[in-house]
Amino acid sequence: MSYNEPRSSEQQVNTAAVECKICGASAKYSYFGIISCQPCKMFFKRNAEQGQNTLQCNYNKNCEINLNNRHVCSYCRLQKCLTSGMETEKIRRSLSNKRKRKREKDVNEDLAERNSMALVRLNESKQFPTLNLLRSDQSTLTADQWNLLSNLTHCYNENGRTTVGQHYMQTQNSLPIKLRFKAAALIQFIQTSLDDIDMLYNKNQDFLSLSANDRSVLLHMTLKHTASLSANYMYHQVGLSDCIGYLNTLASITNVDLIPIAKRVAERVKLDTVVMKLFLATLCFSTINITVYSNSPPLIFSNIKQILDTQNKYIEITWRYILYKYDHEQAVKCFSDLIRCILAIHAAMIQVENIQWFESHIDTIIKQTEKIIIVED
Amino acid sequence: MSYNEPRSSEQQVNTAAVECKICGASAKYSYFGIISCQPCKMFFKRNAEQGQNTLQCNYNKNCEINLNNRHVCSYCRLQKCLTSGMETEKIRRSLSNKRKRKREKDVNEDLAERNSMALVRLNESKQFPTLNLLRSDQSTLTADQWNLLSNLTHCYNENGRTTVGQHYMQTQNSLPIKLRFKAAALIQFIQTSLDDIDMLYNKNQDFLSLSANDRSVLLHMTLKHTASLSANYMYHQVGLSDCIGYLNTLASITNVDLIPIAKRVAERVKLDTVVMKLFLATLCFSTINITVYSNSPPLIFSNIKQILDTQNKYIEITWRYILYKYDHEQAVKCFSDLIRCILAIHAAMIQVENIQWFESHIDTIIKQTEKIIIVED
DNA sequence: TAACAAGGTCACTAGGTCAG
DNA sequence: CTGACCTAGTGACCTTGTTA
Ligand SMILES: [Zn+2]
Ligand SMILES: [Zn+2]
Ligand SMILES: [Zn+2]
Ligand SMILES: [Zn+2]
Repeated sequence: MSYNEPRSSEQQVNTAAVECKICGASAKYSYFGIISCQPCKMFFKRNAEQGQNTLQCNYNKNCEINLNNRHVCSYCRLQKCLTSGMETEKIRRSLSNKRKRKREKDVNEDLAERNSMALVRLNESKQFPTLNLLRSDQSTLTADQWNLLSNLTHCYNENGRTTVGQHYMQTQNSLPIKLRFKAAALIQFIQTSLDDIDMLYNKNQDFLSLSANDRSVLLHMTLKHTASLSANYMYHQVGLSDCIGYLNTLASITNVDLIPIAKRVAERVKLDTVVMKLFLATLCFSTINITVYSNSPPLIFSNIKQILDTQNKYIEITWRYILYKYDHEQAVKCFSDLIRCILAIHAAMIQVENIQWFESHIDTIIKQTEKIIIVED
Repeated sequence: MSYNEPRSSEQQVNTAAVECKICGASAKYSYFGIISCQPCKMFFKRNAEQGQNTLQCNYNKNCEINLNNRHVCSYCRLQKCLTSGMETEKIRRSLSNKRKRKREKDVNEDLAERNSMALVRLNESKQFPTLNLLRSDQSTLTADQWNLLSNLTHCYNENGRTTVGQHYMQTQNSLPIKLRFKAAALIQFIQTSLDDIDMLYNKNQDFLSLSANDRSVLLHMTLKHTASLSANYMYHQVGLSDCIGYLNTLASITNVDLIPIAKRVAERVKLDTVVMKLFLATLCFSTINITVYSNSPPLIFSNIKQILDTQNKYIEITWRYILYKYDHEQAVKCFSDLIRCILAIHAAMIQVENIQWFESHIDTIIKQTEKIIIVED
């Protein structure tokens, strides 16, 4: 879904150039979600982030966009990009520092300037003492935060697991109804869908910079939750969560009480991908699973402050992002869904407490991930 | 063809300066369709629109144009521009004074301005400026929901514990610094401050309507969390959380790793009382504490759907209330504080896992509360 | 390996300013 | 009115990373 989304399965190798959905120029590949020409790709990349605030239409906000007039109204060009289906989420922040340096300098100067302006105004007029609190400086992400957000959302690539999920769905749907969602195959599938969660940890720089002990403790505490949540996110995306057959088999291989909770997780997991990934990253730095296995290492952190600071940093980015992206009502709903999500995933974890095939597979993944991390050290 | 078409594919990077097609001056790039010098570009831009009507030739309309005499006859210069291939269509009407793109600074100032306006109106009429937009049917509470909200916030009366807290603070502050926050007294105080949490459960109609088994399981699962959170809320209100002496003694009677977490909880409980109470009520119906004591009852719910529905109901009221009360940014911050709160309280509970005086007191409260509930049955 | 889709660079071309 | 010099946006071409 994210980085590269080469031809979908039925589509053949692209030889014939088609039209750019934005301007009609000849186009060959899809960028940020839709078939578009290079120019429109670059335009979107450059303007998607801030353009929505800064661009203006000099006419009626309904300018037609074509190859020849696409330069005339940037506002309407951007609108067309968005309505045609280009997704901001697919833009990554710059990974190199060359340009960033310059930008950062500018931003800092800007901030300094803005701050001094704010001070002047405060001194001039005391009647709006809360002006600073409300200023939008606070509510936008800094360049560093955009970078971190980009890294967090892209280091955890869900393409693999989504493909596995789609394949499973196709296989099941091609079977006669009676034969769908057999227990053994479902267990196998669920286990597979949990597998690549190690990425979430071993590609996260903040996680890698923790002490070996803390990484190990966090893995033991959180991996069951993160793996389950991200698997359920995928189940929802491929439509598995809605299959009665799936829920029935799930009840038989786990616990009938898990079903309402699984439904609940599925309902709440309809979050935007970016928010979900930020949330998964936050969970990695949370001390949530307090079940103590007798054979697990002692759950004592060597530097708990570092963990809390990271968690805090991620939550701040999450809310700044939500603030940036959504309007009032959507934002509040999004956050309450996150809270429901935390509570639901906790509830689910209790119900699977004694399911051997699940717990032992999680254990295996934890051990494998620990090995990978040690090797990478 | 259009705006910028740098070097066509076969054309190499332009290094050698060529001649302006109009005046023969050295030129490097093409403007409005033909290779021309800057001056001729500017001339065309300025005169193409009106010049054809206003300019006149004082000679024979066939003046030669070169680098030296190009100023002499504007009429013929413009004619040469047109006949050489400059296109009026490539001039973009700039709409004179209107800035094409708002600068970021301007946007921020606009926002600040809007915010300050909002403040004015808030003071005038206690209403949000965007009231109409936001007051969709979805975002307001129904009469039933207002009732429930009122019940939830009033059944759990914090006056008692706040008084105890204030009394403790006064006592401590009247002592010499060296004698403040002695361990034994602090333990006593903390235990007392946990005591009246039973109200949260046994005055809640939704809780009382659960089966005896489910009430018992929920008590065991959640009481430690709710009691700690509500105690810490009070500590924050009376100013205890900010006392260095308190934090130092707390470290000595619990665990030094608890301190950063305790600070974190204190930072995040700066929530409005209503939200905090709704959140505490929500926690009562959450399956969060999965530590299994050997002597505790089996953690199996008889009707998990009822519990989840209640939790859901409370969260919905919470977000509707937040939506009703706060503006966009405040609302999002409030919710992210709630999430931080959940994670922080979890983290804190791990740190106190083996603190005897705490765990055993919690056990006592659980048993007492169970008794009260049975008597009320 | 080839196809695809992210990222980046910099030559190029609009528009604007201000001293002359 | 002119033109030297400026900013900012554009897109052809390139590099890098991922997947089939
Ligand atoms: Zn296009
Ligand atoms: Zn327009
Ligand atoms: Zn010329
Ligand atoms: Zn003439």
